[in-house]
Amino acid sequence: MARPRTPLLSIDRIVDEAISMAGTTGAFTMTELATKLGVRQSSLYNHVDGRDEVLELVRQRLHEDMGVKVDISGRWQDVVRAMARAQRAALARHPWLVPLLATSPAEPGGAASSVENVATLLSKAGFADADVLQIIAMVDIIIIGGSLDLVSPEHLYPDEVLEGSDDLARVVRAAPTGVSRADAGFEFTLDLVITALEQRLEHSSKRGHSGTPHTPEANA
Amino acid sequence: MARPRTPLLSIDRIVDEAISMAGTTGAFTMTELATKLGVRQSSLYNHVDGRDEVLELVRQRLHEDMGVKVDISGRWQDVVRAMARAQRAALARHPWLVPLLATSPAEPGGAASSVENVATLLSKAGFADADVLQIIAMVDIIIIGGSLDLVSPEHLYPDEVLEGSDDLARVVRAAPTGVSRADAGFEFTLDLVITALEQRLEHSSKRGHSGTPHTPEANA
DNA sequence: ACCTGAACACCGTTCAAGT
DNA sequence: ACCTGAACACCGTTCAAGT
Repeated sequence: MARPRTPLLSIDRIVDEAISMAGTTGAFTMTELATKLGVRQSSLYNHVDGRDEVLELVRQRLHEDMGVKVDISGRWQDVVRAMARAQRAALARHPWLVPLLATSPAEPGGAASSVENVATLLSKAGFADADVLQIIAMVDIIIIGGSLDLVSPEHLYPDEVLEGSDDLARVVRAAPTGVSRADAGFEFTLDLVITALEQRLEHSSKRGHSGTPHTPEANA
Repeated sequence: MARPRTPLLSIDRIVDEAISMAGTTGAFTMTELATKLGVRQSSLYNHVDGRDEVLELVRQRLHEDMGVKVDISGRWQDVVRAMARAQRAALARHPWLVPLLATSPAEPGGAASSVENVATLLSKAGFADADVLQIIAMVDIIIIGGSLDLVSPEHLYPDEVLEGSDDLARVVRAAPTGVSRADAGFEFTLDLVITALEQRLEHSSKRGHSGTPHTPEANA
């Protein structure tokens, strides 16, 4: 039982298992990982440098998964909406890994390539250079924030708030909870933002060309 | 050296130290914690049930810190903007704890109380009940997403992207990086969203009964 | 009540041994 | 090249002992 004729392990198998473990519980140990793979812990080190590398590989895999193919032939509004939804859905499959992903750079070929397409599209749509990156940053913020929301506990607000008689209590009681609440918040934000972008585009095209339109307030 | 006449430890000291450790490195161990506090590991268990409880206490403390006092006497636009900025700033002080915080419910007296005030304000401003909670959810999404952005590495996009000649590359090269980039994205999003909300309010008040414009004094 | 030191189980990692 | 078993350092937790 020393070296098998065909390897029992592969990097892919290790990463697959790590994702399915960390994606549900939010944690994984080399011991569990080995056990699940029907192997001793020390075997893992023939394929991987250590726990940190496993984590790094998981991160890379997730990033690839976010390089969703979006049809960029449509209106920019639809493309942005579709990409945001797709990426959030990809994150939502492994909510516990969102923090991991959010704190690491975009990989070329993964999420970064979707971003390139969108950048082109937004430029062609007439958005100013200065706006394009910020729009992308904004969509990222919404995707990340909207995904983390999915990790929130079912009851976002404690019971005491619900029992109150003020505006928040009334409003909260009338709203959905859990995943559908998170979905609603995400979609609401997406709608609002896209509408706002449409208007920003109208304004700037009316006024001639680019610049940074109305932002009331500049506090120095 | 058994029991000292005045306790060496207190829950507060433990939590303080845990925050300063986890807030910078993103991790803490009971061993380090004890060492930093000039005490043996086992001593910690006289004050705290275990590592998990320390984490829970950290979470609670952070939540309290987010119960920022905002002056709610101004325009709802200014209040929302001020609260969003203040909460993001509070999170930014311990960026590594954002994921922890984002995945736990709001505590009464902490962030929840700020939210109550804002809910009242938005209701009075004329927003529909159905909108109020979603607006709050949206602001949360932006705060959380905008805070996590601060944990991102300095270079959000890999070098290969920067070297390209396409729209993204041009646009990225022209933009700030690091914290100021994150700040810019956050402020851009906040501006856009508040502008959009103003317009939403105008529309609905035009369509609805002609009263309750967005003056701070309006009563329901 | 509150600190210590010894003890235990568990985890990550290394490495010689085996094929 | 790739798996195993033994070994080590480290961490979280428990507990009897001391005041």
